[in-house]
Amino acid sequence: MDIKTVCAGLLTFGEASGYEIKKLFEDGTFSGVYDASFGSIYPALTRLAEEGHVLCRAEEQQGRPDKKVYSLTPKGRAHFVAELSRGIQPDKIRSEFAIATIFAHLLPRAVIADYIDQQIVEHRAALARLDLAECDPSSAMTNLRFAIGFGRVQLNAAIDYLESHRGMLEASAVPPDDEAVAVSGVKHA
Amino acid sequence: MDIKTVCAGLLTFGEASGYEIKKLFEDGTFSGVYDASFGSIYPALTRLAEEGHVLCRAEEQQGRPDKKVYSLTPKGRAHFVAELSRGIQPDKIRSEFAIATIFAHLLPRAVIADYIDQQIVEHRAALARLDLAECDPSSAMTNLRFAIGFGRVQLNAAIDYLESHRGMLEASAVPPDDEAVAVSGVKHA
DNA sequence: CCCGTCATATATCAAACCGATATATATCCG
DNA sequence: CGGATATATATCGGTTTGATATATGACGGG
Repeated sequence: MDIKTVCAGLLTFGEASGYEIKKLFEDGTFSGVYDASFGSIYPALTRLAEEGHVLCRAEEQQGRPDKKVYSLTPKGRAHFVAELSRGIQPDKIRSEFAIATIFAHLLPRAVIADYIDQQIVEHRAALARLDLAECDPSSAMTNLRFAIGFGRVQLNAAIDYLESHRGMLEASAVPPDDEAVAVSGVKHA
Repeated sequence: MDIKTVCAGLLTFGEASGYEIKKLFEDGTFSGVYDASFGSIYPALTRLAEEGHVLCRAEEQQGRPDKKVYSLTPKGRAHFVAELSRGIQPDKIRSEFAIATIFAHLLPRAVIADYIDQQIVEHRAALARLDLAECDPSSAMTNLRFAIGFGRVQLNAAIDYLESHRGMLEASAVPPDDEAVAVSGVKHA
C-alpha cells in the first residue's frame, strides 16, 4: 500500500490539506501506526488529483500561502476500499531502541539508561495521544475504539517490561570505569 | 542510523555474507526489529569495505557464486559503537493491519476476519522465532534475553487483545449483504 | 524591543532505500 | 521430469526520506 492510498484513506474522514495530513500522521488517527514526510505527501496529493481521486480547492489566507484543501471523490473512495480489500503487507518495524538493547554489552551504562528513559517517555506520550484520540467525537466508532485499545495494550506491555526489567539491561552494559574496553575489545592491564 | 551501521553491528557477532545478513533480518537476531533488502545490503557492505570498516574474503563454492564473507575491523567496531552511542531515533512503525482496523467500517466482514487471522498467524510465527533465538547459545547474554523478553510481552499482548476483542472489529465491518454501500456510500432502496 | 523559536503552509531535490528482476546451480518433492 | 525452494550476488527503476527554501505571524526571554 503506497502513500497515495493512505492519504486517500485519511480523506474518507473529511477534507484536509497536505499540512493537516502530516499532522494526522504525527499526532492524530495514524500516530504510532504510519508516517510520511512532506516530500511524499505533496506529490501524492498532486497525483491523486490528476487521477480524479480527489478534488482540490484553494483557500485564501492572509500572510501564509494558499491552503490547498483536498476532498475525496466517490471514485477515489471506491478505489481506496478496493485497494485496502486487496490484501495487506505484514507490519514493518524499525526500532533503533531494540538494536541498542541487542548491543547493550558494547555501550556505556549511562547511554543505555538514557535510551530506556527516552523510550519510556515516548511510549507514555503515545499513550497520551491515544487518550486524546478517545475523547474525539469520531471515536464513537467501535473500530476506532478497537484500534485505540490495541495500541494501548502493546504500549502498556512495553512500558511495564521496561520498568520491571531495566536492571537486566543496565547490568549487561559497560561499567563507567571500563569504557575503552568496549571500543578496542582489549582490556589494558 | 543507516543500514551500513546496522550491518556493521551484526558483524560484531562474527563474520557473515550479505545473504546471511539478510537472513538475520528475516529469521535471526533482528527479526521483528529491523529489515533491509538486498538492494541496500550489498551496496552497504561494498561501502563499508571501501571505508576500511570491514574486510572481505571470497570463499570459493562449487555451483554457486563465490561467497563474500565480511568481517568487522577494529576501526569498524569502534565506529559502530560511536554511532550507536550518539543517539537513537524513535521507533518507526508501518502497520497496514492497523490501517485496516481504522477503516474496518468500509471493509467487508470476511476481509476483516481474514486480516485478523493473518495478523495472529504472523505474531505467532514471530513468537516461535523468539523461542528459537532463546535456544541459540549466543542468547546466554543477559541483554539478548532482555530483548527476547521485550518482544515476547508485546507480541503476547497483541495476540491476547486480538483474540478477546476481535468481535468488536468484526461487528463494525460491512455485513456481507451490504457491500455495495461501503463503496458507493449510498444505500439503494 | 529584538531575536530566536515555533507554528502555519507549500514545494523541491539529492541521497537513501525498496522491490523486482536477472543469473546460475543444487536439492527436494511429487 | 518439472516445479518449488534454497543458496548467492548484483543491478536498477521508482518511491520515500530528510533537509532545505520561502514567507509570515505569534510568543516569550534577555
